[in-house]
Amino acid sequence: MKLTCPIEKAASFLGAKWTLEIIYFLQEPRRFCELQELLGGINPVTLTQRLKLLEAEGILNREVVPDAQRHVEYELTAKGKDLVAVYQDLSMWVSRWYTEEAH
Amino acid sequence: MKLTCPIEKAASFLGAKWTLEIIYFLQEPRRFCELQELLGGINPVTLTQRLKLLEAEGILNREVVPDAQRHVEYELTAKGKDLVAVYQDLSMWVSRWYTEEAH
DNA sequence: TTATGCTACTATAAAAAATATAGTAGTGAT
DNA sequence: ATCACTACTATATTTTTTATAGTAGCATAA
Repeated sequence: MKLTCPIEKAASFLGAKWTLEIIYFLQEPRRFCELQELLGGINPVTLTQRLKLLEAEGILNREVVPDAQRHVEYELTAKGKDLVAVYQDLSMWVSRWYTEEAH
Repeated sequence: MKLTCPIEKAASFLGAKWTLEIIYFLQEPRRFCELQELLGGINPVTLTQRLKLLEAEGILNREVVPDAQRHVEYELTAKGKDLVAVYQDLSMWVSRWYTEEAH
């Protein structure tokens, strides 16, 4: 695929399974196991892979928090947060077309 | 996954491979073979499957046009067109973050 | 100090999805 | 009659995702 169009550039990772939901749930910082629960059964292998991909794309940051029990937090970068606006539109689209019966 | 949140409802098909690009290119009605070319090498099996899925979701219509050489056109429904607005936002996000060098 | 639990993963094999490649069927033009 | 266009389907292979189990560090409880 020729990557001349901007949508196509983004589609390679935005169109991957789980990406949509991951970014959605990262509207607040989350831990790995939190994401696993929120996403309702995503495989840890897939989740790891997707988080690495989104980190590489500059959408999120992985941060090791050295508290009592050391843990890892994933949070959106500025670029990722800016993308959430798009999801808010998506959310409105869904409420327009899915909240009531037929359209 | 509990389907309580609107994004999750939509994510099952919006988050499938190629869906993003298909809807993008359907901003104008397209034929099967046109989509194949535009999408740059999507497998016809996958394309057929995705078009059926999006038709079932009410995002697009499949129409047989009985012209000289009978052909098929795929075009967005009102619901699908309404979704394009979301993609326009996505497009702006991409131009903000991808047109220039680092951010 | 052994056991148990939490967190963040990795390993492996199996299942599901996407792909490459070839082929079919209808129609029209040469 | 042959070739070309369109819209697919068939089949085998590759890639991706999944289920399931396990590892390793640290902390609290017994």
